[in-house]
Amino acid sequence: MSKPSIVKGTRDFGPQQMVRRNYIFGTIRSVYEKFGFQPIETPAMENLSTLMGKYGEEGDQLLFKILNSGNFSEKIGQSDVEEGYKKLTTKISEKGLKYDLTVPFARYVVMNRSDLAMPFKRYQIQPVWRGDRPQKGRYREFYQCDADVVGTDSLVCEAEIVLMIHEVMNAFGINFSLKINNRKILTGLSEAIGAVGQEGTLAVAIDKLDKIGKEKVLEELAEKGFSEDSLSKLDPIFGIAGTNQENFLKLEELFENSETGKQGIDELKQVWNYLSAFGLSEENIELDITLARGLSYYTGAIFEVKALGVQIGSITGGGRYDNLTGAFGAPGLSGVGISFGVDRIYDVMEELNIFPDNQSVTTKLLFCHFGKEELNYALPLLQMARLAGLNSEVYPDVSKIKKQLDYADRKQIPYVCIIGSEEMKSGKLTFKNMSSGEQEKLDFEEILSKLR
RNA sequence: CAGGAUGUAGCUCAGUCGGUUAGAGCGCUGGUUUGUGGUGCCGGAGGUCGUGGGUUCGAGCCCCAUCUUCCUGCCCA
Repeated sequence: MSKPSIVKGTRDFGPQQMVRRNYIFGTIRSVYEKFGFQPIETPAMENLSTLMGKYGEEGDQLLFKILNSGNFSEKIGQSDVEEGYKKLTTKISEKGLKYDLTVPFARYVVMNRSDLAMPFKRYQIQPVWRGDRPQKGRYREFYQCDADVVGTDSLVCEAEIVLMIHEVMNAFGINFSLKINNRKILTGLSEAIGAVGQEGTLAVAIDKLDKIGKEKVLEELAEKGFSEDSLSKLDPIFGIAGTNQENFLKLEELFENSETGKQGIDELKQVWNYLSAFGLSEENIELDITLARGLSYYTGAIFEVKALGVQIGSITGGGRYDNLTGAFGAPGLSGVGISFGVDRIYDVMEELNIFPDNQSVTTKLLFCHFGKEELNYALPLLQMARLAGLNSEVYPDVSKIKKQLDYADRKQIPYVCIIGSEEMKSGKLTFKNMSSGEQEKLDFEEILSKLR
């Protein structure tokens, strides 16, 4: 008796939504393919050993774990229960829903590397699951559209990713800001201010710069144990707000004594060089040294795209990870990739009202009829229409013509063919245009040629 | 996980100070020439007011708990 409901943070998609979602998927897919990426898929679930420890502690907590089948309680005793849920979890669950597409991809690469042409460029469009608390633009099941290249550390890949982002966003008509940073710059920063190994804390704090301001950031860092000296050295970076070129210069000064930092700068400059070779103007690309991103596996470039004019999280993100496959026993494979968040792109386009009009998947021609005989008469014609490649259907029940036309109307079927005793006798069918209301008597051949 | 809102018909929402039989619009359904939809007119169905307790002569309204959804933070796509 209870009303049906749907799992928190998940959604159903109706026909109209699916048309739009497929449009988004299709656009992204065609751009990926244009850049030489090939599709793969991986299972919805992975072994927990594959997933755990790849996303940081917080990520581990957001993993959906799958209870072992059968009698999962067989092997646990009172002592296991007392040890707490974390240890217990490992005894009753060994699989989980995938949290992103990158880690399963890394697993795939390691398992198949002898068959892959390196560098391997793959794209992957699949749902992922996170046990997050839902809010605007955040769902527990959502699609990612990933494209990654592994087996090369060429910065051409980074540049091509930037190109693909532009192409996709322009196709959708979304105004966006694209921010780029490099993990090595963050590391260099911590070295430059004499807080080696603290780049994580540092990144988290300066990430909040535009939200809480310089004073609060310094306060937070002081609390976390950064010395006065370090903080004073940090000061110049707060002044960074010029053009990308100016910022590069400032950073180079700061990184006099940091090899890693210099390397980060060099990498980014190289990306910029490639982009200009591709002829991309750099209005939409911004160096943002406060960009940190939480996923712990990034080691080089970091990307983040936000839609302008809509209050929602990032709609695309990515970066380079030098050693992801190392966790699966194949060190030395560098990879870089991005992920478009379809669900957020959908929300953005919905909010900005920029979906193309008149997109629908529907029947072109409906056969309406007055009875059993007429229905039978319609079937061969229906088959002919379909052979001609026309989306067409017959109203399957014998019922009032009013109801049948109403059905056509609701489904926005543009043309109907009405068959009654008169039509069967003469062979001239009533062909009606639903939007204009006009109708005429035509041979079926004539109808087909009209619709073609 | 923290803070703030929310829940009344299929949907969007009214519902006064706690007071009789809980309303509207849209949608649905039937009729309005038994061969014509999308605009008109007439009728009809549909609600355990999120759930569970409590206060009261009396609760949609007040109190407590719980769940849902949404928003903000953190984090992310």
